[in-house]
Amino acid sequence: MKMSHMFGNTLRDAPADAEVASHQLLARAGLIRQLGAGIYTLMPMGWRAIGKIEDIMREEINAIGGQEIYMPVVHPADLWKETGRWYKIGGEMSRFHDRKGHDMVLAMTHEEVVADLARREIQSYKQLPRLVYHIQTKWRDDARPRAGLIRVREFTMKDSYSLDADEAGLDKQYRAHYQAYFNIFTRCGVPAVAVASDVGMMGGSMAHEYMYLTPVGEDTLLLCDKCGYRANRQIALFQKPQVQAEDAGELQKVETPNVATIEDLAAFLKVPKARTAKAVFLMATFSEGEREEQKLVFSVVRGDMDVNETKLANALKAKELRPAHPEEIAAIGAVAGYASPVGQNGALVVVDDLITLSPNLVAGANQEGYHYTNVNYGRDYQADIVADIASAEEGSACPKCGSAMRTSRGVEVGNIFKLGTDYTDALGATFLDESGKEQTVIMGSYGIGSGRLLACAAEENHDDKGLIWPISIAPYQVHLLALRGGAEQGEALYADLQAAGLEVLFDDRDESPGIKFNDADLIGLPIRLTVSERSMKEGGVEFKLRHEDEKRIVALEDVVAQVLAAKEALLAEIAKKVVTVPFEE
RNA sequence: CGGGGUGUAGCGCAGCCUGGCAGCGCACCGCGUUUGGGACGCGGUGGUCGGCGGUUCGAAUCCGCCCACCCCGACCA
Repeated sequence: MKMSHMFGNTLRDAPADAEVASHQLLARAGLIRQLGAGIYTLMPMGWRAIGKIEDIMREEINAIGGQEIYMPVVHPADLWKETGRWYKIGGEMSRFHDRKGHDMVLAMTHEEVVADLARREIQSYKQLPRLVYHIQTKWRDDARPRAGLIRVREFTMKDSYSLDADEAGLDKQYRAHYQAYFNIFTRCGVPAVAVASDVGMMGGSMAHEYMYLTPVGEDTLLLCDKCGYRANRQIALFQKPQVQAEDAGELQKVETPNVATIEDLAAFLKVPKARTAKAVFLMATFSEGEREEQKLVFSVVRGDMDVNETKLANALKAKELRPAHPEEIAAIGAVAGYASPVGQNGALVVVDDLITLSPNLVAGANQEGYHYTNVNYGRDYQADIVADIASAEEGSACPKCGSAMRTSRGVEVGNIFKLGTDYTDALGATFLDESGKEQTVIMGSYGIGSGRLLACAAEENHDDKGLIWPISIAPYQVHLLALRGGAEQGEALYADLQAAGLEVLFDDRDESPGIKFNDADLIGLPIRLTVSERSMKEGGVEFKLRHEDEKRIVALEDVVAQVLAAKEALLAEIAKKVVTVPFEE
């Protein structure tokens, strides 16, 4: 590609609303342009890089038996009603009517379509296992898109779906993806770790998220450096602190004026926060088919901990949780700031399991300005549900080995789910096994967003001057600059390099050297060649790798061979990093 | 959805408080000089000042409503 012909420009200044490096650099280098919140155009070089990423995904998924198909982006809503997700999923899914008035949805994922295909196509165990995938547009009307391509509303995703006759088959395909995904991220220059995760709206029995660890990430992870335990905070387990057994004291009401927070309360009564109970009111939405029901939830954790809403929602099997409004709290007669589990009715009471072991806590008295001391679970109140609903945090004890965990931020670059028969049961996707018995097809689903992966690759591979593409996903492999007196050799070299099968961006513009060098650094192609009167006098063409400082002169007749060798060496370096990762649940 | 912020040329910004010709830098076009790390001179092009309404002789500027975008949170992959 000649830069004099390329659509789009580099920018000297990043758009003011771009804050993270990948967003700024992808915009400045001319790879992406924003159309709306979470909606981006991929410009020629951005689209090429995406193409490279998607080709890597194809290679890896084909290698584990995947067959590429293409499923529609518009679905009849009936399918989603059959699995129930039409009712379960909120505003994130966009719905509309076709001209006949039928409910339609914009695809946010494709489990329904695959399960539908399975019920139509699969009749016999002889047709299993199968693995299908596609690379296609998803629309998720996210409440808060952010950080350029990291979190968007429209994006392309590689999603694969495994179909199996039994659990063992699912496990095999799941593990195949587990490794294939590491291969993909490594080959794209993005280091990732797999963590146990919440199954969320997908449902199913097991899930891993692949996280690229970076401060710009929005997920919080808990990591144990000692034994390797890793989990998204949403579900991270931890060993609750040991509690000394005590005889239950007498329940007493004490005056505590103007202490509505745990901090104030602990300070006022001079007790550690761990000796208090924290009440958090949330409004839960439950859905059953088309019916929806809201219930106020009174959740209780120890004062030194926070309620984990994901754990709580899972314990409740609730569709949605949100903080309760003051009037909703008042409606059951609770007093905010002094709310008490004692004598509570009208709300669903969910208590963290640690609370049941912790004697003589301080809790609200449900009266403005008063608390109870010596509150004991069992004696003074009962819960509707006792479960682990507390959030792990920096320093929490690892659930496996007990050592202190640390937290890190991360971006989810991929996820894998064991879905089981949630979808195939709902749609009646069955087959006959060897004994002629009807069985339900078992599914798994596996996704990677290509644009987010591109952004993470940019986030990981850049310096203060610009991007530094891994050659595997670089829009072009070679950036050829023709400076003064080098136009003729440049043209010839451009032709020769391309004839040798290399992907070349040729800066043939009538610009000053400074602009060309700076643009080359900004765009960040791995191999840079500069040809000019000066380089010719020095014996040929200047050769430089983007990630190294060293420059050298290569004789004109050796350039193609040297570039080919450099390309192979760079590819080999990446290939060397692709290693087998032990499977961890 | 809650909190905060920003909308003025393709990009970055000033002007707004105190109403009176819509500006600056970069980019872009022409001519000339330059040419290995974001050159210089001269001359140009480009604007419903986010939108609608109001106040006023007069609104980018004051008032009201709306919209869009960004950040934090809620939420989500």
